[in-house]
Amino acid sequence: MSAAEETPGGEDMPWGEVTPEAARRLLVAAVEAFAERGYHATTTRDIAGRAGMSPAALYIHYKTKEELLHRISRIGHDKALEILRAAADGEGTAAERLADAVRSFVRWHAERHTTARVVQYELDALGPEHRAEIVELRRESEAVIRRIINEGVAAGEFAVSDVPGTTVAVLSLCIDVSRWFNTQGRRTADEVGALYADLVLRMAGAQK
Amino acid sequence: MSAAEETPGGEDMPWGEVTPEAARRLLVAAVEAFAERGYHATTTRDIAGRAGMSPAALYIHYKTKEELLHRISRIGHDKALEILRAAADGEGTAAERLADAVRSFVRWHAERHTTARVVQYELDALGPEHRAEIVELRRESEAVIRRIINEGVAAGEFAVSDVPGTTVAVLSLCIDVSRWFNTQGRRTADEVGALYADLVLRMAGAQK
DNA sequence: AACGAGGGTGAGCAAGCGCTTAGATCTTCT
DNA sequence: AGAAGATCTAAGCGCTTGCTCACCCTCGTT
Repeated sequence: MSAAEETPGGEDMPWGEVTPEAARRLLVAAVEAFAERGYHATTTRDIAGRAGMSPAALYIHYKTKEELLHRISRIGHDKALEILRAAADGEGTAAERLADAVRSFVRWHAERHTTARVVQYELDALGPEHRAEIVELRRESEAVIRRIINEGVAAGEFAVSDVPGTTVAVLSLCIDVSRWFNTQGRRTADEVGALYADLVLRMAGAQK
Repeated sequence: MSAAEETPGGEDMPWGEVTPEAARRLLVAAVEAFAERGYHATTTRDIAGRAGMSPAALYIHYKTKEELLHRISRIGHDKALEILRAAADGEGTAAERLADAVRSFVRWHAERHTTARVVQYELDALGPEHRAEIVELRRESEAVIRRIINEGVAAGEFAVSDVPGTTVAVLSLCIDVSRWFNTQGRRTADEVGALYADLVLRMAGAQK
């Protein structure tokens, strides 16, 4: 194990798990480019250029441009699911856990909206088998939220007539944050997270 | 005025305002292609092929591929804004008008989700001046919703602490329907519209 | 019958695309 | 010291892209 595989500044930095440093630089460059222009409008020359490398260097670390997108999408979805599960498996009432899940999920989509935009909106650019893998992760995310809502209804905390429909709406609301949020806007990620947690509790009919 | 400018089957058919029939066929083909694959992944050959024409025919009716996207985006935004205004300027309490606006806005995004997907998610593919024109239309849509919510708060019908934030959330929720809705899903456009109208009233803190 | 105008086509141009290859350079291990 | 392997580059291949151009039809008008 070489020293290059360790992350010097901490172990949960954004793309710390991408191990050769050049591969990480390329991946970060790709995230920026995909978020700005979209996958299809981004050229491999642009990605390599942003990473300060020649176009050919990309193909030492990634087989294709699509593999680069897949890596980004996979890591991003893993992180998003981890965030949801942490909140869902925590302590407290269903209302507290739902608010927690929405707050942290929204905060991630706002703070890391560049990544989230790629992760959430470039799904169709993936090849069929990679796409299927990611779709499965999304189904799991949906299941996490649905479970909390179901538990809240069972406990009499929530008044929801259509649980699957409300689940879709909650996730949809959170995900779309990455589309409109921008860092120099008038709202911080924390503020949006707090507002959305409140709105979602209202949607679930939670009593104050 | 030639007979070709009249719409034989009715006057508010989907793309009735696009006047030479060949231009309309090309535009409809472009909407389908853009919605399926995205603007940048769609080739002019593909559009022309779907319309049953040669690649060169496209350039008789449209200067560039981007102009085609602009026409689609412009007409779509005009329609969306018209729908919102019709509900906002209607009769009834603020709650009734908000529910009406959300119901019809969501129904449009669900029924015409192919168009809506292009209209809502391909904005960045437009050139700077066309983009600015469309962004202005969106600001007007936002103003319509914000006005209803403000009126509801003033009338004591709603309990909303952050009006601009809630406005963004409501619009965001509606727009995102076009991303996940599909026609052979288990929900009809009407059902989603009704569910979302209810959810939005809850977000606004409207009393039953 | 001749005409001009506009919608349509087949062929193709210049540019840019994803990706490959041959070789230079640097690092690591014996 | 020297071989082996990993990393990166310059050059460029084959292909596709958005778009153009010379030409052909099909018209309503004269």
